[in-house]
Amino acid sequence: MSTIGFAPHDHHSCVADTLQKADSHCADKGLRLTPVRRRALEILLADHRALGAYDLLAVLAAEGMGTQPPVAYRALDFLVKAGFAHKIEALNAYIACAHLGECQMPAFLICRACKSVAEADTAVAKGRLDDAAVAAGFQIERTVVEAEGLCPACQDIAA
Amino acid sequence: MSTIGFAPHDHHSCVADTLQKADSHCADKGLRLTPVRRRALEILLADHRALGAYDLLAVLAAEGMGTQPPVAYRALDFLVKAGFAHKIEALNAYIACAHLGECQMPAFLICRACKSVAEADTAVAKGRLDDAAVAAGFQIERTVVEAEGLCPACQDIAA
DNA sequence: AACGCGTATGTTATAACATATCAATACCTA
DNA sequence: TAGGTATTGATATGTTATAACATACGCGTT
Repeated sequence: MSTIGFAPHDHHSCVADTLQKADSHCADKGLRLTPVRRRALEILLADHRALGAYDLLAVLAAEGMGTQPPVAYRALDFLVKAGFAHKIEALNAYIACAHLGECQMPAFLICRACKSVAEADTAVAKGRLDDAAVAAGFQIERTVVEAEGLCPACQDIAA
Repeated sequence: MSTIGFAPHDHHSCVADTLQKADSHCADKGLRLTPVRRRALEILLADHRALGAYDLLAVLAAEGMGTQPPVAYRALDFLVKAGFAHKIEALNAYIACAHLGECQMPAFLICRACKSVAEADTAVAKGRLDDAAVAAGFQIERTVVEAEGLCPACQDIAA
C-alpha cells in the first residue's frame, strides 16, 4: 500500500496526474522532459520514498538508459530545478514533489525506519524563520526543513 | 535571537567560555573531553563557519593529532552527540554550537558566499512543524531547519 | 544540403564525504 | 591487578557528487 502523508491514496492516478502536470508545465515553460528525465520522475513517483542517486541510476541502468553517475545526477538536477523533485538533505536522497511546481518552501517528515517521506505543504516554518532572517539582515534564497522520526505504521511495529 | 555569525562579538572570550562550559558539562555527565575532541571543538569555534570533516582533519593532521578520516569523524560524532556541535546537512559540514548544550532544535542561516552560519535560538519553526507532525501521527526525533542565502556583508559586496 | 548554435548525452576519471573492521592501548572500578 | 569499557590507531572500503571533455541531436539560417 502506497501512502502519501502516511495515508493510503489512489496511487495509479496520482502518478498519472503528476506526469501529465509535468508534461504541460514543461510545455508552458519551454523545458524538455526527455525520456531519461521523464523515466526518472516516474521512478521517483513509484514509491513516495526518498531514493539515492545511485538507486535511481541502478534502475535506469537496468533499462538501458545510461550507466554512469552523471546520468542520474543530470536528471535529478533537472527535476529539482523544475520543481518536480526535492532533495532530502538529511538523507542525501531525492523524492518526487507531491504538489508539482507549487512548492516554495517544502517541509518533510521522514520516517527513519521505512524511509517514507511526507511532504507538508509549505509555510510550515516560514513565518518564524523569516523573522529570524530579517532580524539578522539575512536574505533567504532556499530553505531546508526536515524532521526525522517514526511514522504511524513504524510506531506500531515498534510497540 | 543570537546572530553570532553576522555580528561582531568578543570572540576570544566566546571561545574560552564555550570550552569552559564544555569542560564542566563533561565533568557533570561523565563524558571525556579528550585532547583530540577538545582541539576539534576549538577548531570549530575558531570561525563561526561550517567546516567539512576533511577540513577539520587537515588541521588536526598538521598538529600531529591523527591523519585518517575516522579521527575527524569520531571527534565530530562525539561533539554532535554531546550537543557541542551541529551538522549542517545542506553543506555536509559541521559547526560549533552557539549555546552549548541547550539546543533542542537549532535552526541555521547559512551564507552561500562566505559560508558563515548564524544559529537562531531554537523553536524558530517548532510550533508549526509540530502541528504538521501531530496531524500526520508522526513522532519527531530530530529536526533540520536550514536557510541558505546571503548574509548582510555579502549582500553589500554583491551590490 | 551545409553550417552554426544550443541543449542534452556519453564516457572517463576523480573529488568529497563517510563508515567497517580489527588490533592495540588507556581508563576506570571492583 | 584483573576484567570490562571507551578510546585510539591503522587499513581498507563504501557512498555520494562533480569535473572535464567528447559526441550526438534538434533547429533555424544560408
